[in-house]
Amino acid sequence: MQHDKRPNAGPRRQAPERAGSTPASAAPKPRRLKHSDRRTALLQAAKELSVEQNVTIPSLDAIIKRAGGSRRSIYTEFGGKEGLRDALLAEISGEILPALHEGIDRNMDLRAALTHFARRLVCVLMSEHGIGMSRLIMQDSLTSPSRARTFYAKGPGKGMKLLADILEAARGRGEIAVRDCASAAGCFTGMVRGNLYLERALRIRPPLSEAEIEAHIGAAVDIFLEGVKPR
Amino acid sequence: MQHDKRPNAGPRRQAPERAGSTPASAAPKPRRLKHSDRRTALLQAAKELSVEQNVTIPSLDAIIKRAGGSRRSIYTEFGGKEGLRDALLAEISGEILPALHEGIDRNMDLRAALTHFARRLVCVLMSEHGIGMSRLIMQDSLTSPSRARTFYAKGPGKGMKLLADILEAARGRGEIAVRDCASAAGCFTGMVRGNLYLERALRIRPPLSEAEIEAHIGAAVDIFLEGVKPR
DNA sequence: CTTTTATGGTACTGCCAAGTACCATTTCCG
DNA sequence: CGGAAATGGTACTTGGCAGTACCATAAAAG
Repeated sequence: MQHDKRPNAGPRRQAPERAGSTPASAAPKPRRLKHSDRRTALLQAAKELSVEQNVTIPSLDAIIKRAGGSRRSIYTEFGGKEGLRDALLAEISGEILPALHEGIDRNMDLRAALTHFARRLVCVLMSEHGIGMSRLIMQDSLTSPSRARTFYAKGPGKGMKLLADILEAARGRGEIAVRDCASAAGCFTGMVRGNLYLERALRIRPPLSEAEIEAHIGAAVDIFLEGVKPR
Repeated sequence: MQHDKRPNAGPRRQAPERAGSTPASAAPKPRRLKHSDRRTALLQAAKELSVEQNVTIPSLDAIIKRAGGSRRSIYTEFGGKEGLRDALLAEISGEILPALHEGIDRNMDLRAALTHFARRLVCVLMSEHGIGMSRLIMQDSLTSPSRARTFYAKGPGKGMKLLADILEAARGRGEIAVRDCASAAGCFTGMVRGNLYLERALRIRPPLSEAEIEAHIGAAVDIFLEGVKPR
């Protein structure tokens, strides 16, 4: 063992081929990246590993191998693994959570708004990306409650508030009759998730087809609207 | 380093206090456990660590420290870590999943059956135990899809089937009008989970009070029954 | 009481990953 | 062009954990 037994001695690798002053004719040599580019590359690699490839917690080695650069980059840029995961979650959140609320405002026709909302939710949540993200945040919520809070506020919490506002407006117009719009919003989003999310997360069922999605959200909207109709 | 440098030499610990023939007067000496008792103790320790203390993946050392016994016990009993996790999931499933379906049959009054079902679901799923179990299976589903399948079949899948049967019976009596009872069952369970499960899992909200639970499932049952009523 | 068997305890090995140090090289700036 | 600062690459250290080996002891068998 003991590898080498030279604690702080000279170079371990003596200048690998230094042919003069860097051959400018050798074209495809990947240039060194700038600060911001390196940050982007690292986050991209971490995202691919953790979300798209469903790796629970990617190792720094794996991230570096994919992104290039060195461990030093991670420490100067993010301050360590925890910092990287903070940045990673922020990145993912910022990327896919806004898609939840796109193109919805509280003046739309209620059925149209609910259908639109449901479609967004299903597409985001049931995708590989969405499931990976859920797994990520479920894990992190153990070690870093603040991270979970931030995530919730930016995504699900915001969506719930938006939906509650929509319901509130509809109630103001007399289209629905519910006691608590926030509670009703929770019921609706839950119904949209239904049992499908669990089945997807546990890999019980393959990705949903367009037709399946439309059938499901159509049924959910029908039940909900009929259920909250004034009588 | 190198600790000792005696690969296969004599004893590392020379007979710690052997006072004659074991003093029978020293009372609280924990006796050695039998096979089945050891198994139980190991599973119990693993359960406490993984579910109740929310440790994602307890180490064998941690399990041993809590349960007593030796690493050897785990290998002779479960064949290794994976075997232990198999047994752990089976143990937990067998313990809390039956509570999901207790005291429900398809001849009950529909509202009563739904309310009962919802109450069971909320109590099981929102408890610390339930959340810990969810986390466990979500993790394992990555490395062992078959484990996830087994779990689903014993718990959520069974519940869904039961609920679908109940709805089918009600439809036969003309109490409700839905196209697909299985889909409607998914909608109902989703509505019961609502947004509460996510809030609980991410520790956004403290455990629910009895009143909150009753209010929530009351609202969900009302919306659902009204939504599927024949018209 | 003696022999056999199985269990408890612990040391040890090997592996993997986080974090640190350092050199070589590249880029930036005067 | 020439030096300073930053970056890429790699080795190294440390720590945790799964898995294995082995001894001593407790229970069981004779």
